[in-house]
Formats: sequence, structure tokens, C-alpha cells
Amino acid sequence: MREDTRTRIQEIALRLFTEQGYEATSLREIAEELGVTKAALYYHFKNKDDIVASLVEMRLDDLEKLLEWVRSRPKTPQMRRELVERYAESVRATRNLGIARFLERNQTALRDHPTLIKIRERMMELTTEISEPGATPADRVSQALALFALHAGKWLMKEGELSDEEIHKACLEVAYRLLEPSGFRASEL
Amino acid sequence: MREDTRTRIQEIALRLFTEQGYEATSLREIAEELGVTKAALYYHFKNKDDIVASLVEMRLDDLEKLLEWVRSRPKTPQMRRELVERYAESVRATRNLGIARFLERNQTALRDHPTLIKIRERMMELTTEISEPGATPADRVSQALALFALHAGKWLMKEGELSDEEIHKACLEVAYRLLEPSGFRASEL
DNA sequence: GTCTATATCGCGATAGAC
DNA sequence: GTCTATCGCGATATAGAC
Repeated sequence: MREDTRTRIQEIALRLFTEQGYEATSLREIAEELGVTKAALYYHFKNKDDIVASLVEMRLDDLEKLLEWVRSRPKTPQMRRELVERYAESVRATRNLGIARFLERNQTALRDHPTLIKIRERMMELTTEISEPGATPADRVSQALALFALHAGKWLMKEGELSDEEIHKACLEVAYRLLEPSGFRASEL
Repeated sequence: MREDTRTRIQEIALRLFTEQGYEATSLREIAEELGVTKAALYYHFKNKDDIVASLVEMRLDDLEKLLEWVRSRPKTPQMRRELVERYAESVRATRNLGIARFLERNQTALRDHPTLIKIRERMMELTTEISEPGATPADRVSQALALFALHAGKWLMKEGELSDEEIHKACLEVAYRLLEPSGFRASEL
């Protein structure tokens, strides 16, 4: 039971866009890997941009669900820790694993893409929800950095020094630390 | 006493490469802003790649000087704090202010550029120097994140909420916190 | 649903006059 | 040091047969 062509185009495009960048990847390359001609791609997607849109809209949906959830809850330290946990899960979900990496790179190339603009807006809203308005500037920067720390581990550490699972656990721990105001620590609670 | 053309090309290219991305910026655009034709650019630089090289080699020099310094010193907490301080200064130096931003974006587009590869290697070496081999995974990720925290503030915080100076001070403070092992805090020293 | 063939464009780069 | 003119290429995208 073979995947349909549309899905295979998305998989190949996502991989090449991530490895080489969006602009550096041509439709010819995608078609070649798929074993068809360029023209065939235009049956499934109306243009190159449309392939990207089909990829990133799933990620936008996830972020908007996360925002909806966070706004239904009171702004407490517990909520912040749970948001970090949920965000980490959503980044690691199979359908988003590759898309998150694709988005990390290609920010500049896709700066005008409507869906990308929305994703950036939603990320800013999430960092607003996670930070305390009355906190010191350092605490605010620290809390805003918490979500991004969950992306950083993968390219921060030397290859093979720590396992994927160790890196994930470590990033989560660092993100929790970044949430805490400088005055006290979780270990003292 | 007017700037020479070569310098003006570098300034315009740096701005456009940063705003739009390297691949999305054509030599035609650069020439148009300068008020000359494409062909004139080829008198000053042998190709598009050469313009980038002329920009990023200054940054590579700075990183290598920083590495040389750090390796001449013992691995102590004081050294780590001083490294963060020096790195922050080097990012803020006028000649590097724009180049650092240009490098943050365009990582993917220039992934094969020889100078960029060296810069990435030097950054990895710096994060190696700044982290303690015996520390826990979380502490290691945290310490590696310290240098990158100095880049994050500019695009992390909402526009106009904090001044540039406040953001810089806050990032520095966050970087210092990331250096500390989770067992104790600087405020207790 | 995929093909061949082609239109159209803009790119990086070069030659040679001035 | 800058110009005009042009080359060669590969890109996105489309038309129409099968």
C-alpha cells in the first residue's frame, strides 16, 4: 500500500529544503528524486510556494492550539512549566520533527511567506504569554529564551557526545531553569 | 572625503544580504543602489562570493583571536565569565554589529562557504572551551547556550519594549546565569 | 496523472570600448 | 573605473498530447 504522490513530494521537498535551503532547491531536483518530470509537480501543487504552504500550515495549527490552551489558563509558574513541556512535545511530534528544523533554517528565505509571518507572530505571542510583565529585563529575556532553548540543543552540542534522548532531557532542564526568576530556584521549593 | 567604492559595495551588500538573504539579493540590486552597472562590481570583486568573503573574514579573525586568548588561560569560572564578556564586546563592536546579524541569517544559504565553515568550527571550539567536561548534560547544554544567548535578545523581545542598552545588559546577565552549574548561584558567592 | 516541448525570465559572469 | 552588449545557463511555469 504505497503512499500517494502528493505526500511523497512533501517528504522529498521537506528534506531538500532543510538540507540545502529553500532557494537552493529546484523543482527539477525534487522531480528527479521522485522519478518524474517537473511538469508533474504542477499537477499536485500550483507552484513552489504552495509546497511550502502545505508543509508549514500543520505547524501553524499546532502553535495556535497551544496559544488557545495557554490563554485558557491563569498565568502561574506551573502554567509556564507546563507550556514548556507541551511545546517540547509538539516540536518532537513526528509530524513536526522535520518541519521545525526546516523552519529554523529558511527564516530569511521565507520572510515574506504569509504562513511564516503568522508562525513568527504566534511565537512572539507565546513568548509574551510565558513572561511576567513585572519581571526584571533579565528575567524577561531569560523566560523568552526558554522556548528557543528547546530548539538549540540539536545544533549546539558536538556530534555523538550525548544521545538524542540525553540532549532532549538536558534542553528541557535548561528551559525550566530559564523560566525561574533569578531570586530563587526550583530545587528550593 | 568620500568613501571609496569598494567600501560602499560592502555596506550595501551587507544590508541587502541581511534584509533579503544572500540568494535573494542579485548583483543588479546592489549595483542599482550604488548607481552603477553590474559590470562595475566585477572590477572591485571577482564574483558574488568574493563580496561575502570580504565581509566575513574580519569576523573570523576576531573569533580566532578570542580562541587564542581563551586557550592561554586556565579553565576557571572566572575565565568563562570573562569569555562571555569579551564575546559580547566583539559582537557589539561597530565593525561586527551588522556582520553578526548577517551570519545569524544566511547560515543555510552559505553552508558551503569556506570561511563560514571555519567560523562555525571556531564557534564550536569556543563552546567546547566554555563547558566543563565533567558537568551534567544539562549544565553542558546551558553553558554552550551562553554565547548564543548574546545573539538572541535582539530578535527575542518585542520591538520598543526595552531599549537596546537594556536588552544588552539583560542578555549579558542571562549568559552569566547560563554559565553557572545548577548547584549554586553567583548571588550566593 | 504524467509526458514533451517551450515560453519567459533573471541570474552570474565576461569581452572589449571608452 | 565604468560602460554597453551579450553569453550561457537554469530557474519557474504553462500548453497541450497521451
